[in-house]
Amino acid sequence: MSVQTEIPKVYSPESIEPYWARVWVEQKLYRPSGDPTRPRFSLVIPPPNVTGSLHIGHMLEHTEIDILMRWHRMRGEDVLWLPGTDHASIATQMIVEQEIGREALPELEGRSAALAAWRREGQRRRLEMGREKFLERCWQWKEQSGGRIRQQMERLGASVDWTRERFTMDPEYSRAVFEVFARLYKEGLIYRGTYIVNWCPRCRTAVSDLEVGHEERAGKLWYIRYPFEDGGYITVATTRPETMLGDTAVAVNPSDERYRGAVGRRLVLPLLKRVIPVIADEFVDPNFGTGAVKVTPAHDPNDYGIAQRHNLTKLRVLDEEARVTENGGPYKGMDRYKAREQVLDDLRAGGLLEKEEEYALSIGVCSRCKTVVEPILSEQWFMRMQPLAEPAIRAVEEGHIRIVPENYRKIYLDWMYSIHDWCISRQLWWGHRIPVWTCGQCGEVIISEGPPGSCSKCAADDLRPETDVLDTWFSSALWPFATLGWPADTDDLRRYYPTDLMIMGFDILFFWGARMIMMGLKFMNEVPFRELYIHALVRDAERQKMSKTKGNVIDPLEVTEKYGTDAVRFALAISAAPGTDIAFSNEKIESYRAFANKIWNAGRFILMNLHKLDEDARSRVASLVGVDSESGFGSLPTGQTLELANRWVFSRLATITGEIERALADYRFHEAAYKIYHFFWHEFCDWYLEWVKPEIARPLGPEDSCNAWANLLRVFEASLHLLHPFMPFITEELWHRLPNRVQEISISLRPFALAGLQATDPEAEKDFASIQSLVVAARNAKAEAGLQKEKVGARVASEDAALLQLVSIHKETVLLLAGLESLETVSGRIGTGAYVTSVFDLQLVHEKQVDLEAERLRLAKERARLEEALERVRKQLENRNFLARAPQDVVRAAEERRTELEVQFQKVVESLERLG
RNA sequence: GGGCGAUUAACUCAGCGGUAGAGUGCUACCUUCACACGGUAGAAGUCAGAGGUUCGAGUCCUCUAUCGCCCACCA
Repeated sequence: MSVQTEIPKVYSPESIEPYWARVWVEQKLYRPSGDPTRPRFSLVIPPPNVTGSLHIGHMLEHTEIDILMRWHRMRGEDVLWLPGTDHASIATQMIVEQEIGREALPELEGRSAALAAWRREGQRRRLEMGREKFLERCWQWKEQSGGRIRQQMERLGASVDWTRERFTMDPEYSRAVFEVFARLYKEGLIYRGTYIVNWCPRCRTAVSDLEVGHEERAGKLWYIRYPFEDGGYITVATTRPETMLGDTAVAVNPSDERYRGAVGRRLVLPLLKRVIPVIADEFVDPNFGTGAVKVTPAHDPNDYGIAQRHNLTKLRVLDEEARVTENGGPYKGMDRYKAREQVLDDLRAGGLLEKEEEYALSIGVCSRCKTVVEPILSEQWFMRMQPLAEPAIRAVEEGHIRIVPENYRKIYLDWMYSIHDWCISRQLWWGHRIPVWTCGQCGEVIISEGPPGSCSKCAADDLRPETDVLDTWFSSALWPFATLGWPADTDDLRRYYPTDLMIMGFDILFFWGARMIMMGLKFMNEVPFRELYIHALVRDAERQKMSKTKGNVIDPLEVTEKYGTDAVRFALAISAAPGTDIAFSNEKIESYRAFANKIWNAGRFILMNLHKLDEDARSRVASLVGVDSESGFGSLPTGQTLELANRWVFSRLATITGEIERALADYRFHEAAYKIYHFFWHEFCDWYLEWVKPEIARPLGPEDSCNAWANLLRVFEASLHLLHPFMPFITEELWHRLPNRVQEISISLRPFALAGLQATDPEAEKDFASIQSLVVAARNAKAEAGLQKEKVGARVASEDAALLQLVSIHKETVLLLAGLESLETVSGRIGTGAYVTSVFDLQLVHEKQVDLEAERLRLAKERARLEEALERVRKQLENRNFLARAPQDVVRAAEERRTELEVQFQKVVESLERLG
């Protein structure tokens, strides 16, 4: 059996990732310990909607969360990540309708037309099949979609506690929803009333202000004459002539001289011949249009306000599907746009249309279906927000919740300052039914979780249930405490509330984030989370938003299968700079698949050589590395004199461990990922592994210390630990292949940082850098001389005796890394043809003719560069203000730099002169 | 109408007060026994423009230009 066949050369994630994903779930690895002696860290997932499967944005969100969860867990904290899903009332209902429609009309072609047709047909069939049957279909859909979401999360490696999975329509959760509704109603914070709401004629439900998007559209401003009863006319300007059918007044500004005599007079509304008054109201802007406004109280929020002040009739002229009602007389039954055309035609015919102007207007559209919403007077349920907002504002202002990045704090506060009441009822079926019955006899409103037998006031049994459901965000606002068992006083609630962190996209900050804060403070008397991190949006390579219609979506399942979860996770993490959207592409993922492959091969190399050792040597190495499963993977070696490469690598490890922890604490995922990437590839692989190669390639005798091997394994294992939160699968796999780790449970339960790792070793870093620069110079000189593949000898000269000694000590390593066959050290300088740096001259010894011209070119360029740099630093040092005001260490650094540059410059000049 | 963000190498992006960075791509060389999803070396940037603050500015301030996003009840 050869190790080479056992460990494939190319890493294939598909052969290990599903395995570990399953193991982690089956072993219930990520249930929190509940250990009260440990700090706890809790987070509830932003529950994905059960509308389908997860998209790449979820994957980013879950990757970020998982990185933090794994990191905290490895730090020994009692970590809870609670998973679950949201019923997503309106979104799911639409999808299910669409599905039903698709079944009925399967043969349609053309995506958007088909969607529209399916939805129409689905809605029709929903009404046909009735509430109960439709809800059955919704539950079926929920099971399917929820299962798919769970599968995807498992495949992603999300380290959640599945035993605590929740759904917003679970019976226990629904109890919490009822409880909240009942309490808020009792306190008068929920009320029923008839107001102007945003109505989507397609979805046939009211929607909240947040669910309305604004779009710029080219429109027209029409000037219409309204004749006075007793002669003359007044001209009003409107963008919506069809609403004149519902006009009950015309308003002007009280200070408007032009209309002084008009106020109080009566007009005859064109077309319908209704008599309406001219009234004066401060709201009217005399500078807009004609300064006279038609007032349609039932279909415009401003007009509604005017109507309230003046006690005007509120006449509804558009129905639930935006067709004209019987109040519209001859226009009854017409669609709103058809009615507009007809009204304009009739006005024109009557000579009442004075003129029309082009006008850009901002129009409200339903964020679900893009249908233009209609402001309609309608009876709905509302929540009073201001009393709830006040503590939520304070919580953020006083820092009980930290919002990151900080600019979202201001956005949050601005929105909260001007919050208005929330329309919480929806004319939908899928969701939490509003728990209210109204007595048909006495009108008593009864709040009850189930059907009450009879009226609590008059004992009548004519009780009419509320058929509306609650806005989906009503229930999700309770998520952080309802998932932990509220209203019961559970252990989970006591231990894990308030949660430590919430991560979400900016798009739901108001929908969800703000409302969770308000509800948490209201019902728990404590914030729902201590920090709120707003993550970026994932866009395509051209920075376009991903959308199915544009066809530029990256499907997480697809790329995961193609490149491996680890690669996708890493690509997301390293792109996730706070506050900046992510331009994502397959190429990006490919480069981190290469990284995974690099890690794999480093492991393969180490393991292959380890297995080449004889049994005895291997077990001695193993015993040095240790088995300790509690504090884990060993600790820094003690009691041995470390060789330079080890001092250096442990020093670097200490540095980046600190840097990564600091970056993660600040949600700088990109920085943390980059640090470990760079360390692993360009320090550990490029330098350390190359350096120790000869040592580990040789067989060990009984008298060998095995320290080199043990140290290599320590560093490699420590690197895997640092990598684990980012790339859980490959690290888990490789780690289990290390000696003594086969029987262990999981790397994810081990400490993040190597024990005892704290001090850095500047001297080792400096010496190592010197050797590095010599090696690079030699490679460089060889490349320039066109001797890359040849083994040549070299002479290195320096005035620094310590440096020469260092070089002598590590001569073998330098020969190996630089590809030299011999190296001679010389005190002083070397003549013509040397490769010159600030600390040494390097000369290659070879037969080949030196290309003097190329060398002259290189040196001339170098001289120019040095001259420029020198000029800059000299100028700086000549500046008295700089010397006086800059910090001492900056001045000292500049001085050192000047000296260094001067030496370098001098050498280059001399070398150039020698070349002639 | 308010507010926010972006503008850095061919592309995608980091850096946010002290000598311009990465990944990809490109050029040359290398299939040397961990890795060609690799190695070595290299070319490539008046950090959008104009002012200002500072000893010193991609980095802070102001304005301008272009692009993008969010919020908003002016018919």
